[in-house]
Amino acid sequence: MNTNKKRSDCPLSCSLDVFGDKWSLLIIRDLMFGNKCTYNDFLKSEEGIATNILASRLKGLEENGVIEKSAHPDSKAKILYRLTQKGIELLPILMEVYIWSEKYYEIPTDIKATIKEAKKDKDKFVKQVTETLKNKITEHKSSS
Amino acid sequence: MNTNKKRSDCPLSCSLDVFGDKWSLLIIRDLMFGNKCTYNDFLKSEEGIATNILASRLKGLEENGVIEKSAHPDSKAKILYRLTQKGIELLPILMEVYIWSEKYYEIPTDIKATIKEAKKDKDKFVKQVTETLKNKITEHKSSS
DNA sequence: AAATTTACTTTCAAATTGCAAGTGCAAATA
DNA sequence: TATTTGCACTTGCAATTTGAAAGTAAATTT
Repeated sequence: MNTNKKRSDCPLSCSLDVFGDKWSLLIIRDLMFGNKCTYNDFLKSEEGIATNILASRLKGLEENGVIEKSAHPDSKAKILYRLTQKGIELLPILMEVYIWSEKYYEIPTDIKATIKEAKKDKDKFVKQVTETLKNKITEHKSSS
Repeated sequence: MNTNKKRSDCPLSCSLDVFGDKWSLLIIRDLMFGNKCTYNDFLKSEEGIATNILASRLKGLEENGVIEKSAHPDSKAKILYRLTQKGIELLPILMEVYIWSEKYYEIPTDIKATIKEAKKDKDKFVKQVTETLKNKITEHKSSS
């Protein structure tokens, strides 16, 4: 959110300055698992983010090097958002949140299977998903 | 924060409803690693949380079963806050945030060593710290 | 050429935050 | 024992942020 203001030198605090809000990690989720990559994709997510908030979060995440914009292959009117390497590396954090939540909240069945897989072998899961996400980057880089 | 309002059934979204803000995880951090356990302890943390915000976050975390209050052994005037099992289980999430931040931000030297230890063997680190935190609970339960 | 889509910006009310001061009980000090 | 200090808050209020809705401009479709 804030690019400049830093509350302390604590790395947790610095991290929360980047994604410590109700919305940023949901955008990351959409990029990681939701096959979403445009402004309207994010807008349509079931939590119903407001358009001004979405714009401000995308700006913040970009300023913090977690996501980046690029030309959409299909149309000049569209903008393709994607995770940077730094953004991809948030995956272990998201994974652990999912695993935590599984114990205490009801999990939609489609997500349940993924969590089970992650729990079975965390390293493997992270490697697999990371590969997929990295391929998305190079895939697009090579066609631009 | 909010006990009742739920934005969606997504477990990540539900989790962010519990600790998705700039302050909640800092309180968890203080309880986990900072040897802090009273209201004034949290107030004194270097990020400088406002007293009304602290009160509201403690209330939210308690309502969500992440922390709980108990009598302080030293004085009736003091209240001892501690992590529940659910709160202790946030450790892997915090650990991954620390590991992520290490790659992209400057880390104070005292924390650096802990992160290195965690990275070397995550499971071991989680087990060790979890043990310590659980002992704190039973330690106190048995003396009340 | 007109309507629609896309990625936003603007406006404004409502909610939240942050700062400062205050409250009430417990404990320490004079 | 009277008074001051410590602790865990609450209250009041201005400033910031959020959320809902409407608007804008360029690109695309009809």
